Amino acid sequence: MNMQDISSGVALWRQVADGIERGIAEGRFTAGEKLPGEMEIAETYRVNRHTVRRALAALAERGLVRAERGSGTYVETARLAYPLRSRTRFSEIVGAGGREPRGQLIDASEEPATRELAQLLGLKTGAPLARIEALRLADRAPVCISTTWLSAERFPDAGNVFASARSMTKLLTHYGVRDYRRASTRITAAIVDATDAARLDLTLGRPILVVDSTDVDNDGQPLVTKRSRFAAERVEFLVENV
Amino acid sequence: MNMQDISSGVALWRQVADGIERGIAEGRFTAGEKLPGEMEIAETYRVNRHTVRRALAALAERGLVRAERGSGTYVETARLAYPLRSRTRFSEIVGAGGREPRGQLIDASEEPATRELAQLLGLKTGAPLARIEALRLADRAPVCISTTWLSAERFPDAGNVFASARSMTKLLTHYGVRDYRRASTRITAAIVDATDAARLDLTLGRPILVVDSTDVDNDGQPLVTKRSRFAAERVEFLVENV
DNA sequence: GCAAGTTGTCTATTATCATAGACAACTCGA
DNA sequence: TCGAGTTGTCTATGATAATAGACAACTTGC
Repeated sequence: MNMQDISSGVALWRQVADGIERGIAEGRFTAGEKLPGEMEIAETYRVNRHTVRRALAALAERGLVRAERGSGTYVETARLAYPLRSRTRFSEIVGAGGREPRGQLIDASEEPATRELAQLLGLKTGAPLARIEALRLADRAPVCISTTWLSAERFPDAGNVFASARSMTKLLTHYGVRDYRRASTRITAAIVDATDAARLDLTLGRPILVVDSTDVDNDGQPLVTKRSRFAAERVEFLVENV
Repeated sequence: MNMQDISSGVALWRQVADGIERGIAEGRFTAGEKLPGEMEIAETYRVNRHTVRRALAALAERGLVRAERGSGTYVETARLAYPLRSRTRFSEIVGAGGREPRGQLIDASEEPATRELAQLLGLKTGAPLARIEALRLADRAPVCISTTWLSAERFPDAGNVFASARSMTKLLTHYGVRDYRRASTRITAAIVDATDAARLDLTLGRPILVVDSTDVDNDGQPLVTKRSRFAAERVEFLVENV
């Protein structure tokens, strides 16, 4: 095979879409802002206008931009402002931003508590834990993946309950937990791994925010502990002094 | 446009090539080792054999693998063993590995010395510096990009000299520097940025090794200072105790 | 109202991607 | 020497990507 003419293997429209998305992620285009016209984008990337339309269609499909006929194409997504306080509820935070929160079960299983998890949950090492892996979205945009651990004895069949409730708050309500609060939150950053990248619709190498948190009931009894991985470009944490 | 049928925008052969390359980078296939047959790879990725051949051709073009008719396809590249010692010459190190060193000027310009650069080079802040951006390859594989700064007064027209010499050693010889040695080396790691990724033929998000180094002449006088970004998967540094 | 500029939709053409099958050319071990 | 297994090359076909042009539908500002 003559390799002179080999291409990059990445479709042009995808390169354009990635470029625009990076522009949004890096803040060159902000929420509500009008993108350059299709013709102008086409000139910038030196591609046909139809190729640009394909790129924009892909972005619109994911809810990142919205086209208005006769007017222009606008950046749809603001970074989700995510306040960190003692009463932190994903669904409430997303809803407050006028967006529709969604939860989606990826996987549920049982596993014995490691020493670390046991300590966080106030259980003994080796105690049976339910492990729930869930994807959380705002409108159609994946925001974070969380791995949640909770006592399998106190919350039997938690995986199936979450699968139908699609919300950690509702799951806890199902077991009679009327209220709970955030006891601890720890934030770090990392590079997304391949699995999470696919689920969060991120390209490899993008940064993620890793949040380890534990929720307790009103008596201070640990209920659940989580490790959440947020698409850094779609969220900003607001630390509020309580 | 119906977005039901939108593809990933990344060609199948590219996905296969990336997969195999990752296998090499992560050590699942080591240098000299025979890859699975084209049919077997095709089954693994569930694609046509011709698609696999396209992927292998792309890898062969970059010198990562070598096909032997009737026998198999073999991993060609070992990681470049890069010893760090006081006499560190890219061309010598690559040549010692039986590979052909190449240098390629990307950009040359002049800029005033920042405080930091001035200190490294023993100059005053604001002194005119030549800034040379170069790509270095072993055979056809890009190994590193270095940004080199040196005094524009002591080395006038350094950019053009490098462009024809294609080697920092030859450039220095041109100005009468008979010998030089590495005075300091500092190594860190990072994620490749978009510009370097394209030049190093890396996918975004891959790790790079960042090496800041300063070379001095036999009198200990600083000559050049560099920041080199190595494709982490193509090189391994060997620190030698002197 | 109108003109300029925008997105939406249609047809058409060419190049590339991916699959499929067949067979040649070659290597290697039994 | 032979046969199994490998890569190399050819033809062929359908799907997808990308370009090109034209015009409709719509928004905005003058």
